[in-house]
Amino acid sequence: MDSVAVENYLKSIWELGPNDVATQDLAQHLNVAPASATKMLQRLTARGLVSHIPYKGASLTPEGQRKALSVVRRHRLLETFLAQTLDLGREQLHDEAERLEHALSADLEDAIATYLGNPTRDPHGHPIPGPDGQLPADTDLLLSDSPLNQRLIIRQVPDRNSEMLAWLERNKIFPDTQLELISRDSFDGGLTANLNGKTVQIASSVANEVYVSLEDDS
Amino acid sequence: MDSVAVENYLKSIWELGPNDVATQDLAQHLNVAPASATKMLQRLTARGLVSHIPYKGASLTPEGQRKALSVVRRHRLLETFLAQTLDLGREQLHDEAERLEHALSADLEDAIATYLGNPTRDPHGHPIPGPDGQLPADTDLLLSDSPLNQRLIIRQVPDRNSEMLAWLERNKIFPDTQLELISRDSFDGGLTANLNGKTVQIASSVANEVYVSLEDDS
DNA sequence: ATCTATTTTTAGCCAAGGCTAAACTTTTTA
DNA sequence: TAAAAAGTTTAGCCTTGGCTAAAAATAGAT
Repeated sequence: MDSVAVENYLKSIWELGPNDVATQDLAQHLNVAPASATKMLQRLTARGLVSHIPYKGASLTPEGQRKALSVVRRHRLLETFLAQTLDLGREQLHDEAERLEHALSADLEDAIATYLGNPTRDPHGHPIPGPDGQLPADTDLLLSDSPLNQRLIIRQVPDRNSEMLAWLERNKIFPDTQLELISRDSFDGGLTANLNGKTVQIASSVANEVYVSLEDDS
Repeated sequence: MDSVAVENYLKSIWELGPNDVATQDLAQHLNVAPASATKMLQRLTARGLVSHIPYKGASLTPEGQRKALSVVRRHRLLETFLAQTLDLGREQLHDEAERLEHALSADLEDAIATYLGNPTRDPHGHPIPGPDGQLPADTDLLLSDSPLNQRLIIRQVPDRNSEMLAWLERNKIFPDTQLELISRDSFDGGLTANLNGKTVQIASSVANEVYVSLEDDS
């Protein structure tokens, strides 16, 4: 069994990947000192889960990737399960799932997936990897890169930035919401959008974390 | 925050308590070497959670007891929650809760308790400590000590012995079942009971783990 | 192309929580 | 009541996963 620390390193490398993940970025993401990350990368490389080229960067081996996606699957299933049964807010979900994901047995994972009807998206719209470690193809478009004057449907919002998530909630921007971009500030990338008749300003930092699709082809 | 190991030691001492818990019993309960238990008892004593008198035994301080009951509360709430939402069998519940209990935040604990309507018993019939660390008074009678020829209602079955639990399930002995004792073997304490018309032999090892009440005064 | 700033790694330290082997108490038995 | 057995603690070791400070490598600026 992998320790909580190992699972978190693998998940973080996956989130920052896929290639040449920098020691410093990884350390920051995990809230540890860079030297700690280096040491763990060496251990994970020795275990065949990571390939780390000194001074260059780290990436997951197929085995490491499989394990990382398993953690992500558990995380997203838990978020979906907690949202459904306990009716928690989208902002609370992440932190709770973050802790529980490491304590979920394969049996319970299966039971939850079955109970939920094998969902393919979590409440933030993130795709849920399959039990085999396959990630469904994701064709969603970054809101920053989306065309103006066209019906868009929100697909994914961030899960770890709870201030941003709270702002999005307040403005009723979450998966399945419709919106249309009206203009884009050519300088800072800020967007003006129409949301159910209301006009909203969306900062580029936000637009860089939100994904949409053009059609309702869930 | 207490580590998983610390929480497990406190819970085990509580389960084996209340007084003079032997190092060996504790070690066995936790599947560690006696020397490891001694060392941990010293650390817990230094932290004010346990009072350990060398060569005599260990017991919980009020602070340690509070923490132990908090773990027990989380465990039993989780068992109840999993039984209710996922419809898991009574035998699976314990192991799952055993892992998850250490990863449950106070917020999620509250949310689950509220969702369940603040239950006072888990699916095995064990009383659930309150959020303040109070254990409801438990007047249930050990089946081994119960009178013959009287309507009894099963109140509590064990949760960690899954073979015994499976036997009880097979014989339809679980909380709220009615039964009546017909005779008691004066030598080995084995019981003969009437369960909905069927006659069942109950070994004394089982009868020592099952609690009943005389009236239906839940 | 060289010097400087940044990033990364190494070296050495620490605490938690395991283990075994040996020493010491306590209890039991003869 | 003394010797043996059982239980407990101490001593010393190990791994994991952190840390800081110093050394080394890479990238950027002049």
